[in-house]
Amino acid sequence: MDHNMKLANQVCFSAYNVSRLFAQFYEKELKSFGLTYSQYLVLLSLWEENPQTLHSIGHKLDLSSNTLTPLLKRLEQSGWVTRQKSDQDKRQLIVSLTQKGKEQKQPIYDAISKCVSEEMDLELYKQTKDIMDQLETTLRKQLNK
Amino acid sequence: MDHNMKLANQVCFSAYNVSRLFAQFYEKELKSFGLTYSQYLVLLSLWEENPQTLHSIGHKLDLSSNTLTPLLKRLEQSGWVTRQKSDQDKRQLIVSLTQKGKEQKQPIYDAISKCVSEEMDLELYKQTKDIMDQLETTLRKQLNK
DNA sequence: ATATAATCAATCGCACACGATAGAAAGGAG
DNA sequence: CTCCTTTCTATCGTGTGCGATTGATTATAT
Repeated sequence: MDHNMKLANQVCFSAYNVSRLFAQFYEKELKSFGLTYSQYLVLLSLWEENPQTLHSIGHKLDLSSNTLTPLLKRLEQSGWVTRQKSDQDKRQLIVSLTQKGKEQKQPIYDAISKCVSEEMDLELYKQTKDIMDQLETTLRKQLNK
Repeated sequence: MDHNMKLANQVCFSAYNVSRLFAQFYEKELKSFGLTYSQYLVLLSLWEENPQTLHSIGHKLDLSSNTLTPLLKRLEQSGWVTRQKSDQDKRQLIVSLTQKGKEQKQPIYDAISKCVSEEMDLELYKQTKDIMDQLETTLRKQLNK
C-alpha cells in the first residue's frame, strides 16, 4: 500500500476513535442530566448566545435541519429549550433556553469540569487543539473544491 | 467558565468535526464503490487478515456486534464478504472476503490514494497521528476506571 | 456428569449524521 | 403585482454507534 495513504488511513481512524471516545467520556457525565453529547453542544452554543435561530446554531456546529430539527424537538420535549417561529421571518425557527436550560448551566459545568480536570493533560490538549484546527481547515478547503 | 474545561470542550469539538470531515472526505470517493466509511474500515481489516471472526474485527475497530452484525449483513448483501458460523465453535461468526472483495482492493486503494495525495500535508498528518494516539491512550485509560 | 459461569453473535431501542427532497416564506426583477 | 429565485425548516431514508438484553454455545468447577 502507498505509504501516504496508509498514514492518511491511520490519521482518519485515529480521529474516528478519539471522537467516539470523547463522546463516551462526556456522556458518562451528561447521562445524569439526560443529555447526549450533541445536545450538550447545542446548549453550549445557547449559553453563549440566547436565543438563536436553528440556522445560527447549525452554522456554529456545522449541522443542518435534518439533524437539528429532531434534536431540538427532543431538547424541547425534555424542557431545555422552546421552539417558535420568528414573527419577522416565518421561515426561521427561534430556539430559546427555558428556565431549566439557564439554571442547569452551572451544575453541568461543574460536573464536566470535575471529570475533565481528572483526565486532562493541559499541554497535550493545547497541542491537540492546534493540530486539529489546522487539519480541519485543510479538510474543509479540500471538501469545498 | 473554567479555562481548562473550555479547552477540553474545544478539543472534543475539534475531534468531532475532524472525524466527520474525514468521513465525508473518504465517502466522496467510496460512494462509487457503494461503500460507507465504516464498511471500508472493515474491508481494510480483512485485506490485512482474511478470514476473521466478527470478534476479531470488532477488537481492531473497537466495535461490537450491535454495530457490526447489521454492517456485515449489508456487506454480505452487496457481495463483499460471506458470513458463516465456525464449525469448531458455533458461537463465532467467520467473515471472509468474496472474490469481489479481494479484486476490488487495488481499485479502491487507487481511488483513495489519488484523492488523499491531493489533500495531504505529510508533516501535518504525522504530527496529528502522534498527538491523537497519545490522546486516545489517555482517554482509554480514563474511561476504563 | 451436571450445574454454573463465561463467551459469543444477534437483537432491540434510541439518537445521531447526512444526502436528498419537499414545502413554506421572503426577496428581487421586470 | 407577478413570476422566479433564494432561503429557510421539516421530512424521509439509510447507516451507523452504543447501552442493554437475549439466547445459544462452550468452558469450568465440583
